[in-house]
Amino acid sequence: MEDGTFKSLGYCESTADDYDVKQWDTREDCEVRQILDRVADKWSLLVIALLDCQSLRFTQLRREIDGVSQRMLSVTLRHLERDGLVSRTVHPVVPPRVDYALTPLGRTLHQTIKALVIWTEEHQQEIARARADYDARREMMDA
Amino acid sequence: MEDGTFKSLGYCESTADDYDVKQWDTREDCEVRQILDRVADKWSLLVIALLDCQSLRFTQLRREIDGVSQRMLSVTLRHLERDGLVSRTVHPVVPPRVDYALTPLGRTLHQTIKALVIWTEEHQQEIARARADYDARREMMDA
DNA sequence: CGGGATCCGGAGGGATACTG
DNA sequence: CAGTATCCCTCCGGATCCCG
Repeated sequence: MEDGTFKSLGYCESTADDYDVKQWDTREDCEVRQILDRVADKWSLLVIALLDCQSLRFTQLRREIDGVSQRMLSVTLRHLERDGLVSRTVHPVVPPRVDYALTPLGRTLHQTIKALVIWTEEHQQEIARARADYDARREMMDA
Repeated sequence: MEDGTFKSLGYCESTADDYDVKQWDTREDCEVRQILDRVADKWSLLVIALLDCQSLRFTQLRREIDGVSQRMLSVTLRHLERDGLVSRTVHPVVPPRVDYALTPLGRTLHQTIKALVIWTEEHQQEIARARADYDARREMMDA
């Protein structure tokens, strides 16, 4: 809001000669870049995907996400909570019970994450084939 | 296709009691997980986003993506090429000229990546606010 | 210009133990 | 159960050199 620092949605459209190729702010200290780095985290992505329209407890998430350590799950959840994407609800019972769920903001992000997961599922064969082709070609080269 | 290994798009829908929370294959060796890890890479994401509807040379990409080393850009591009998302065109001239562009498959992925970037741009203030709130609350606790 | 090969430091992340 | 704290090590990724 403050100033016009962000070129934002200039995306495609004008291929105006060879004037300037850059279409949005890619500077490393850019806010968008930092958020993207967070979103582009493998664990974050899986957590958000799993919290579709349900809330889950810590251990449930740990079980569902194969390969995540309790440490990384803990760190990831705290990051997501800090970013306002996931809510953390502590139930004052014993043994303790903590529920994680998407916030309204997190739910909007979930839509695009879900699109990503679906894309992956729909194109996994194509990618597997591309990889096989590439590897085969490389092996030809070496021989 | 082969067998019913992938639960795939079972996503939300039935919250059928507490039978089984898992809604898609989250195993670490799962194909989807591996592709997701690739897509969830920060450099991959930026490269795909930048190759919107233009093809770019190595050095152009390097310039546009602030902070990327030539090594990581090189590695990233080779991965994307292997996955069939980016095409690499070598022009037999001197000095050498190599153009990178999205393949048709890459272009389909670009749609959802673009959605992600746009989401980030649209919600950066909300996230910044959430982070500030969280940090403020934490500082209260410590004091 | 467009990379590949090598070296290397530091952070990311695993395993374990402990606490409320 | 739901974490935090500590230790420790891998490997990610930057810097540098070199070649076609």
